[in-house]
Amino acid sequence: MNMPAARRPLTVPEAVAAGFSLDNCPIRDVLNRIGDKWSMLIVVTLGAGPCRFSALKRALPDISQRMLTQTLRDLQRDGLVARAVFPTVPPSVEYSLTPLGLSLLPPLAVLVEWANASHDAIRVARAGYDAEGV
Amino acid sequence: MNMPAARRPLTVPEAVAAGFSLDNCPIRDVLNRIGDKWSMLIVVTLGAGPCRFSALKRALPDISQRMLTQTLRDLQRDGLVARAVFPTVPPSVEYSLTPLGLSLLPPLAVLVEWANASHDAIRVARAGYDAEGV
DNA sequence: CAGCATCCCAGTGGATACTG
DNA sequence: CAGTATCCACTGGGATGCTG
Repeated sequence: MNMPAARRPLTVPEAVAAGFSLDNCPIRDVLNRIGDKWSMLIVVTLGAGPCRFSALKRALPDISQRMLTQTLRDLQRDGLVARAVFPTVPPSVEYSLTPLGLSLLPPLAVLVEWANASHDAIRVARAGYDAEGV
Repeated sequence: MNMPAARRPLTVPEAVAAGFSLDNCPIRDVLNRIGDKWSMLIVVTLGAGPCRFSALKRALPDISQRMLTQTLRDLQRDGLVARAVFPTVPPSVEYSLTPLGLSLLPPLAVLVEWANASHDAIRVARAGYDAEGV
């Protein structure tokens, strides 16, 4: 007998075929977060271990504290990052990945590998495309 | 002797540690494309097979032709999508994935699986976070 | 059919200054 | 230290209308 298709993770074509191309879908949701400028950089940075606010700011040299705070809040809201406040003076706050956040690292690593492996090809393609335009 | 680390694909922490957090890096580049609203949807749609412009528009119900054209051009520029013009009357244009574009499908599928598997957890986390705010 | 051109709005993200 | 508050510029992206 065939398994009920809806109970296992959808493959890419299946997801599209099933009408998940709109924003009712997990993929869009996840892609939005992955796509923003800082989320994944923060996730991989925290992947190396828990980190305090100021340490994160140092690790991400060109992020503004506004975006750091905001992105951290978003990640926390999505359950990817945990925030621990130690009521010392001055206050210290430590951020870390939750189990859910940790589980994102492997898929992300796959993507990063592809990015590294394909970057040269992409640059060549761009150069060729742009050259034609002249 | 130890291998020169720079010659193999970087892992996520390595990439960050190596100072690739800025925009000199492949990852940013790829994440930008992945993050935009339509690129990946088009890629997975073309993953099912070559497709004409109007067919793509039908497959992606809520995309505007402006964004379809533009995203297609970007993907073509990056060497992920090929554009074949058949000089018939009226003209027909077929889009398809290049080998490079095809090679992106598996990494993407991994991410989609994660998205499907984690979506519920994310929704729960959000609900919990938002509830506290009350 | 497969686009390009134009206009316009909303959201994203940067800079800066201030606070518990 | 770890934020919040304001202001502002840029651009992604939608709507519409025209063309080879």
